[in-house]
Order: sequence, then C-alpha cells, then structure tokens
Amino acid sequence: MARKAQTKPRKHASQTRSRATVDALIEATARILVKDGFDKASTNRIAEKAGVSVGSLYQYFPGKEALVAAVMKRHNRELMQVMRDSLAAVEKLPIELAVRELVAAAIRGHRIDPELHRVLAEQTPRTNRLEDTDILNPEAYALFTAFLEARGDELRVADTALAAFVCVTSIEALTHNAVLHHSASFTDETFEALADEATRLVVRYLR
Amino acid sequence: MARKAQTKPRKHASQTRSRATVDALIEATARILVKDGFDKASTNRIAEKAGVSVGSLYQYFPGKEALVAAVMKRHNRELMQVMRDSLAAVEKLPIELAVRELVAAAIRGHRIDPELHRVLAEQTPRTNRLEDTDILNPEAYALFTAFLEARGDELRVADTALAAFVCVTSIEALTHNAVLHHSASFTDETFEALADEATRLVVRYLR
Amino acid sequence: MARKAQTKPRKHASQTRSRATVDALIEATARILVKDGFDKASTNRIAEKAGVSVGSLYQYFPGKEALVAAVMKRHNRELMQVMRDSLAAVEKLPIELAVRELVAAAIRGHRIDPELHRVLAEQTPRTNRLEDTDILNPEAYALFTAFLEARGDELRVADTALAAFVCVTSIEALTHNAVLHHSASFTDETFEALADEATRLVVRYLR
Amino acid sequence: MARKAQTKPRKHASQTRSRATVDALIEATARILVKDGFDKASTNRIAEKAGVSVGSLYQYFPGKEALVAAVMKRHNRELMQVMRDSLAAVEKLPIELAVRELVAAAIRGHRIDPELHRVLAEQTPRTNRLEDTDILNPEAYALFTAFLEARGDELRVADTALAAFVCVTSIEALTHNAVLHHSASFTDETFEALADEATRLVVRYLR
DNA sequence: GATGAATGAGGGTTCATTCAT
DNA sequence: TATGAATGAACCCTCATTCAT
Repeated sequence: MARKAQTKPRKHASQTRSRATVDALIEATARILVKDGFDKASTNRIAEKAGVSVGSLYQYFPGKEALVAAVMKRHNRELMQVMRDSLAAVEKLPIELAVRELVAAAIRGHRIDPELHRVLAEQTPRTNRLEDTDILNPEAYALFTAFLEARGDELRVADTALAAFVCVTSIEALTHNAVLHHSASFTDETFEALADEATRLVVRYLR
Repeated sequence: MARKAQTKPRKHASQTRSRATVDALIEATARILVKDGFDKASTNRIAEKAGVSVGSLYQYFPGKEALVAAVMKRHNRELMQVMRDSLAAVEKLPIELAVRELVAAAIRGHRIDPELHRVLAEQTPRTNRLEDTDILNPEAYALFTAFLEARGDELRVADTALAAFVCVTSIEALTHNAVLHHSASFTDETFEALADEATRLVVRYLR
Repeated sequence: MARKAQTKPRKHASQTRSRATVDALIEATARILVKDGFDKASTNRIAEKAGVSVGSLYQYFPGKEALVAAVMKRHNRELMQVMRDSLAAVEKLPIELAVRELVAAAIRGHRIDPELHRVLAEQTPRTNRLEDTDILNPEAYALFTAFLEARGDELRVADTALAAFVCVTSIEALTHNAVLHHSASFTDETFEALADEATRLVVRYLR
Repeated sequence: MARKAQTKPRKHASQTRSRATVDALIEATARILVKDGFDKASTNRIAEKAGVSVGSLYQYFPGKEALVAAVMKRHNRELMQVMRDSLAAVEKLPIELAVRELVAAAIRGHRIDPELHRVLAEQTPRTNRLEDTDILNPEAYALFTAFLEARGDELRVADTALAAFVCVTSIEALTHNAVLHHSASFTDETFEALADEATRLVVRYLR
C-alpha cells in the first residue's frame, strides 16, 4: 500500500486574508489541472500561478494531494448543489417528469467544468476511497434513496438502496460518458435524445 | 496539449527469447501497477521485477506509457473475450435470459483481475482516447449494436446505436462499480440481486 | 539541426547569496572542464564540486550547455579585457611597436588559463555560432577595424574589414597554436621570436 | 586525465570483404557526424547505417573513438593530397604565383567536405594530440618547410621551421575561418579577394 | 506570517560494450 | 565470423518539501 497522503487542509483559515490565499491556491490548482494535467501540476507552479510562495502553500495545505482533494471537494460541492436543487424542485412532479429533470440536472452538473471533471475523473489517482474526495459522492445515493422512499407507492421497488444504486450509477455513467467522451457526436439535440432514453431507462425500471 | 507519448511497442518480437522478455515486462508492469499504483511504477522497478535490465525494457518499449498501454491492451483483450464468448452463447436465447447472461459475463469480466482493472480505470492517465488502449473499447458498442439489430422484431428500439450506448454504458458502470467500489457490501448473493436488477433495467428499457 | 539548447542563465541572481552560488557553479564547471574534459563534466559532478545541490544548479542554469556558455563568456571577457587594454595603450605608438604589443597581449591573453582555453576551443561543441559565446568574439574584429581606421594614412589598406579579418585571424591562430599546441617547443625566448615574426607578418601586410 | 581511448583499428583488414565493411563503417560514421553531430553518433546507429551489426563494428574498431579517428585520418589524407599535389605543381612557379596557388588549394581542401570538416574541427574532442589524428597535421609543416628551403635564395628567411609555422598556421586559419564561419558573407568573388590578401600576407612576410 | 533558495532522492532514458548463439 | 539481445552505469533533470531569513 502506498503511504497514506495527508489530504486535510492544515488550518481552517478563518481570516479573510487566509481565505483569499486558500481560494487562490485551489483555483490555481484547478486551472493548472485543466491546462496541463495532473502530472505537470507541481506545487511550485501552483504557488506561482496563485501569486503566492511555495512556503505559503505549505502553510495551508500539507501537500499536493490535499490541494487536489480540495479542488475535488469544491467541484463536487458545486455538482451536488445542482443535484440537490433539482431534487428539491421535482418533489411534486410526476415520476416521469421528475426523472427527466434529474437527468437534465446531471447533464448540467457535468457541464459546469467538463475539462476539470475529466481530469479529476481520469488522471487523478484516487486516494482514500469512499471519502468525500470521490467523484461520485455517497450523498448522491442518499438523496436518491430518499427520493425513492418518498414515492414508495408510485413505484415497485423491493430494495430501495439497491434501486438507488442502479439509478444513480446509470444516470451518472450515461451523462458522464456523453459529456466527456462523446461530445463530438453529441449535439444539443442528441443530448435531448439521450435525456429521453435515460428517463425511459430509469422510469421503466422503477415502475 | 501535452506531448503525445509513444505507446506502440518498438519491435514485434516474434522470436521466443524476445517474446519471453516482452511478456515478463508486461506481467511485471501489471503486478507493480496493482501492488504500488501507477505513480510508483518506474521503468527501473519494472525492469528489475521482470528480471531484465532497463536497457532491454527500452529495446522493446519506448517508455513507461507504452508498457502501461500494453497492459491495458492485454487486459482488455481478456475482458472482451469473455464478452464475445458470452454474446455468441446467448444468440438463441430469449432476450431476458440473454441479457441476464451478458450481465453475468460483464461481472465475470470485471472479476478477472479486479485490482488491475481498478488501477487501469482510476489511476492511469488516459492518453490517446478512443484508441484500443481504452478501458471501454468501441468493440463493445459494436458488438451490442449487432446484438440489438439481430433482435429487431423482439424489441422496440428507434435508434440502435443510441440504445447500445445506453445499455453498454449502464451495464459497464453497474458491474464496474459493484465489483470495484462496493465489494465490501456485495456478497455473491447480492451480485445475483444486482444481476437481476441490471437485467430488469435493460430488458424493460429495450422492450 | 539539433534542438537548440538553452544557453541563457535562468535568473539574473542579483542577491549576494545567489551570486555566490552562480559563481561557484561557473568556477566548478571551469575546473572540471580543465581536469576531466567536456564529456566528463556532468551536471551532478559540477554541482558537487561547487558544493551545491543539483537542484540549485538547475535553478540558475537551464542545463549543462548554459554552464559551459557562462564559462566561455567569463573567459572571453577576461581575454577581451586584455586586448582592450592593450589597444588603448598602443593608441599613440608607431604601427610597428603597436602591433608588437598587440601580439604580446594576444599571447598574454591565451596564457590566462591555457588549459581552459584549450578545452573551450577544442572539446566544446560550439552552439549558437556568432553569438558572444564564441571563442573568437566579433568584438575583436570590430576593435581591430577601428584600430586600422584610426591609422588610415599610415597604411595601405583597401578593404578595412577584410584586412581586420586577415590580421585578427592570423594573430589569433599563431598565438593560439603556439600557446596550446607547441608549448613544448616554445620557450619564453621562442615566444619572443614568434612575436617578432607575427609583427613582421602583420606590419608588412598592412603597409 | 581521461582514460586513453584506443584509436587504432583492430585488424589490418586485408581481405576484400573486411575492407568493404571497414569502409562502410567509416563512411557511415562520417555521414552521421555530418548529419547529427558527434554527440548523436552512437555506435549502434553507425553500425546500422553501415548495414553491419554492432558486434562486427567492434571486430574492426576497438570503440567509437577509433572510428572517429579513422574518419579524421581519411579526411586529412584527402586534404593533404590536395596540398601535396598543389605543392608539386607550383615547384617551378615564381613565389607570388606559387603562394597564390597554395592558398587556392587550401581553400579547395577545406571545401572538400566543409560540414565534415567543421564537425571534426569543432565538435570532436581531440584526443592523442600531436598524433596524426589531428586536423592540422605535422606533414603540412614539413612540406612547407621543404618548399621554403627549396627557395632559400629567393627569400629572406632566418628560421625556416618558424617561418613554415607562421605561414601554414595563417593560411590554414584564414581559409578555415573563411570557409566555415563566414561562408554567408563570402561569395566566390570574395574568396578571390581573400586569396589575394592571404598571398600578399605570406609573400611580403617571406620576402 | 511569508518568502523562495536550497535540497537530493529518484525518475526516465541512452549508449558503449559484451557474449551467447 | 557475424549477430543483435542484453547489460547497467551514468546522464540529465524535476519536484515535493524544508527552513533560514
């Protein structure tokens, strides 16, 4: 097993000044990740781009891994916010429309910063699996489980957790693949078609 | 864009001696990838583990990337063989049983060498997307498209290619996630359950 | 064309600390060049001899070539200073005495560090010809051209630039060869004789 | 001191077959030297270009240095042949015309293969100084000394050896510099002018 | 706190040379 | 004799991290 790299920020950075530095570092990391990939993202380059000295970087983050983890966390927070909002919005809608909107939200989420998403998904060695540094965060399962439970009588689901796993995984994979690997062949129109298909897939499964 | 790393083997190595060296190198790469992860897989360590000098390594592979690509190719070949065999076997079966077997095959495929599969999927910077060094090979889509076309009248599919994308992506994601991320909570029994769910998902979608 | 190796120092190193490091590196390079030749002058050995880490070396110089270029530059500066001083000193002298002194200065210049001069001249792959990293610096031609022009009426020179080329090249070659290749057969006495001959060669040519 | 590399060919290669191999190796070395420079001239590449195995290369030459030495030797032989022919041809000519022709011959000599000449002169670490692997070979001095002695009464030369040194060194330097460093600014016409100047330089000196 | 010069282990890669076939 | 696969020391260079200022 590789040594377990520290991924927690060193301080909580409550002061405004510190917060600005931390933000600049995270932002710089994200930009370099996108522009040059994980391998070329050295701490010195990140510090430079952030307009900060390497020394300061290490004052706020215990190492490179922590920086990348922070980027992931920030990205996931944004992505999950989209999903949370969407789930709240569809609460009263019939299942078909609800799922349709959730799929659309997933696509929107993956399109927030597709290049960053790709680097995080494809080039970044995942450490500390199952922690909140993961791309697909346990929260998604929990939220969808709740969504399913709230509609228990509308659906025919034996094992809610299992069904949530199936739906979340499928929707994530479809939108992820569509946005990241097939954008060449996917126009706005075909995204519509994909959303239709994904909806059909999930709704028929649940009913 | 980063410089395009050479990923093609340098010689074809038809002679027995050479072939043995090449195999040893690929095998050593795979083992190190599993044991220590992509970052720790240095050419010197690979050569050492293969019982070969670094010089020989570079006689057969232009660099680390090519070695990893070879490992991916080999792994994909094995995985795809399982799928190809499975597809051949289910040709005459009714759709429900056919899909059930395909899902089972996908699980078997992901279980050939789950740890290697994980490293290749999660830690290995993907270069040359869309080439046969990819984890999810275009062949899978092609095979499944043919499978769908052969059953045209049994199903209600408007866009076969799109349907193939939806099914292959979903099955892959479900089996992949189940095998790699949730093995702790997945027993043989729950794999059965998952296979049932995946089958239901796909069959209902297609019908 | 081979890739154009970077020969410019990375930083200007104005601070005292940095300056000391840079000097130590240049000095170490010169000493190793003399003692072991160009091929054996590796960056690691240079850094070690300079009492500095390789990392620091690369902080100030982009590579081996730049180090050697810096040594050349320093050596040329010293050599040219001798010539400049000499030219200033002979301004009022009759041509015969003036040339005699210039030749003597050229010999002194080649004797500053003959072994270093030899390595730079004979073992060091010349890159970026015509730049100031050259052994025989364009400045020499310019200075001598000015010298000739100032004495226009004393001499019979049609093409001053051409005459400067002839004189500078000859004097350089004679002193260079004498100092570097034939020191065995050249005593102080014979250096006198050589200076006489070189003077005769140049003066008769110019008159 | 660097280790003294073996520079003598291993066999005398009397058989035709061997001779052809040796020639192919020398020729390949020369071509690679010109095309890629000394540093890129590896024994493997040389052997490959010569259509011979590395093993065979080492059967005929003890190492890389010996190969380069052989190239130098061949190049010098050609160059000296031009000079020898020229000296024979001018035997009866008055000194002015004789020197003019010798200078022209020197230029022709440097133009046989200027690029090879440059690499040998500038990039090739000279080992075994004073041996016949040198660019400027002692034979030149000897020949010119004889030339001067044969014209003793025509000239006013005190020390013939010294005068030969002065003349040979100057002519070599002028033609070498003109051909190799200033070809851009030297047209055929200016080569004429240079030959005139060199002749004037030498003849006035000798008379 | 902030800085950035310094560190040095370790990575990828080359190439002169050998030797079993 | 010829071959060319194999060797491995040595090279150039990067980068996460530290610490004196």
